[in-house]
Amino acid sequence: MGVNLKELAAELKLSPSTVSRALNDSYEISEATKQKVVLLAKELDYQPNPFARSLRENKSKTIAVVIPERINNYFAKVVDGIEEITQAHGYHLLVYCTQEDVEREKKIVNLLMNGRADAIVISVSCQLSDNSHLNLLHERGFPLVFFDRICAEIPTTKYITNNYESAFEGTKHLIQQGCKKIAFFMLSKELSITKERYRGYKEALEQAGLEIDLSLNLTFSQNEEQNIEGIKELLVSNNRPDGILSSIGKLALATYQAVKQTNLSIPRDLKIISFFADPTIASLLNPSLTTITTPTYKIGEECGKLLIQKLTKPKQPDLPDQTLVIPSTITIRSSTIEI
Amino acid sequence: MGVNLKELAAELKLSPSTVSRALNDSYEISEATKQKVVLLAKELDYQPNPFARSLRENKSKTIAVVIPERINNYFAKVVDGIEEITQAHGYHLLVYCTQEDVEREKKIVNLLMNGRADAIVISVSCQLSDNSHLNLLHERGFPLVFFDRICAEIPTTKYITNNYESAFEGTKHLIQQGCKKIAFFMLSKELSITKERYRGYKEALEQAGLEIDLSLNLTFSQNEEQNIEGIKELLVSNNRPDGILSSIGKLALATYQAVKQTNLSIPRDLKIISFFADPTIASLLNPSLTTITTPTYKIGEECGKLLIQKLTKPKQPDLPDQTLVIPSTITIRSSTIEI
DNA sequence: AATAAATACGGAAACGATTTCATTTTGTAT
DNA sequence: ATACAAAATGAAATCGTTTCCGTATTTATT
Repeated sequence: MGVNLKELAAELKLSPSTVSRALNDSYEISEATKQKVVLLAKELDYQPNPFARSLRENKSKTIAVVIPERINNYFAKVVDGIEEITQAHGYHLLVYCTQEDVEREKKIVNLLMNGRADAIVISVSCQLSDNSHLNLLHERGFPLVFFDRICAEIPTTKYITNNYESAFEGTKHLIQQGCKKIAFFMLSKELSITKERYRGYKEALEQAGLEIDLSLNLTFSQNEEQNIEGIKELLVSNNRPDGILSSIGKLALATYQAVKQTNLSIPRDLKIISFFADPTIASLLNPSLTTITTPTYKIGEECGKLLIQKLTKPKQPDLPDQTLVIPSTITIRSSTIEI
Repeated sequence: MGVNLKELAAELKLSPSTVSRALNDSYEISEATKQKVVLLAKELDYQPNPFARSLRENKSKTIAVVIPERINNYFAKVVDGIEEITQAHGYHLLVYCTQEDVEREKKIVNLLMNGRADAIVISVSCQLSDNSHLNLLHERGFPLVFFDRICAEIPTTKYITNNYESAFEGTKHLIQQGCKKIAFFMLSKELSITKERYRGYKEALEQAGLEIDLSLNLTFSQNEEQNIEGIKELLVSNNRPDGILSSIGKLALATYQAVKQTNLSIPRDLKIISFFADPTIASLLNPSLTTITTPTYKIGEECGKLLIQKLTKPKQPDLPDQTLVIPSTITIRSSTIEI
């Protein structure tokens, strides 16, 4: 397509090595030739071949981001944050979506073993049970950063929110609003966030002297229709909860849909609080939804900063085994407040 | 990191050329050696270096996707569709978000001139006025596909929805519901979709013998607060519309927020229909929102299929100058129906 | 049986950059 | 003017593939 280094050198009657050094602003090259080289490079719109460079330098200037869902403001914002930071340093983002499918996640991670990316930022699929693929990657020294849905066993850096405290406070809020039978909605028991949020939920109930009714702890699937149906059944059963802590935003939406099919009313018959990414939507729902919102853009930025640090500085140590917490905020809206 | 071709060859006491051919299933290699090679390659987990391959073959197995917003189900679904198709053929996706910033778009497109990707799929920023960067790319023979927000002047393949008809039908629906003063909300007059949708809106009004009041044709910005404020002002003014066709989903949400700050009621005082990506949200809004919804996943799939065709088959012609239309569907909900 | 053709493989160039090492040129001190 | 250091440039190796070209061995043809 464009001109390459050899052609540029020929045009200038210089050797490729000199031209390369001139463009990389090497001290070995005189100012005079540097100027000449840079000028002609601009004029001919010289663009270094990224693959030649990657091959030689053994780095790709690319970061892989693996998320479970793209149609989800939570993850979209994280990626925005990562891009904001890394793009400024000349990095490119390969974005992969697993669609919550662990087989797909494995395939993608294996694909990344070959060095196509310099690092991976990942939030694992909710189906994840064995993490050997990620372990292997990490053991090979591949920079790996987790966010939100992490693998606790893999000793690297993880960014999460204060899941336990948020769930605890959220549950406490429901209790304060008079709820006695509080349900917990989740996607998968295996997920790191589920475990922590469930712990917060449980301890808040215990502290208030409320019993934990396991039949109110429901695991849902990827099938929206089925989830709505399941929630509806719960709501018309004898064992109807009067409060819900939803650990995933879309389960709150499913609840709203289910409630529409009953003659129950939020917050009169049922109060609900949910982990939720989009404040605009939360405030426009009817009734507006009380939410626990994570600063996801910030999480993305932090992931980006960490990786830039690791990848651009010479001789950096491995990413430390640490779990960094970025707290969420609870916004009380109408779905938990009696009118 | 892993083992390379030369080491693999040494282990097998074969030349690198033979091993390469064996792995690529060349007819020149005997079945016996092929098997031996493949076996050891599996055993040692040989992964070909993608950059060496890209350098040699002059293709990257990578497609760049450029979208204006990531926190937007419309674009997220398109990318999902593209990924679904292209991943199955071994392609990777570099996803860039311009944040509706044309300068950023230019930088990204220029970055892609160096061959890092084999093709670009793009929906342009709403700020776009001059498209020289995209033109240059196309003139250099770079495969370029537009979707949704296109550059009509650039002779390549574009995927859009039936913007004119949808807007026409949507406006007609408002008229049928008794609206006399119908506003048109848009992000930018320059956008291809705006022009078409506006044409549909205008002709529907003309056909009904309604006057076009330019003070009801409003252009909004990226600033949410400001948009809500602007809409609120319109709604409390003497010139209040009784119907709105919103050409962008988030302007419908802004309208809902603005209405909450007035004592107007949808659909009693104001009916609204909007181009909108997410049916779940539309049905959960209060009142539920009448929408024009584009099959965006399908658009993504079509983009993917076209590019796979172009990139994987030998000796393919340039992408034809054609505009392919995938029709939207109107779903009537409560925001346009008097109770 | 001699020659042609097919089969199976190896050697080396090529892709386009960076970098080590070698060499020439310039500058400075004696 | 000479010697020696410093500055500026060039030649060639290198990264890991693929592929063109060449060659030895086997198989087919007359």
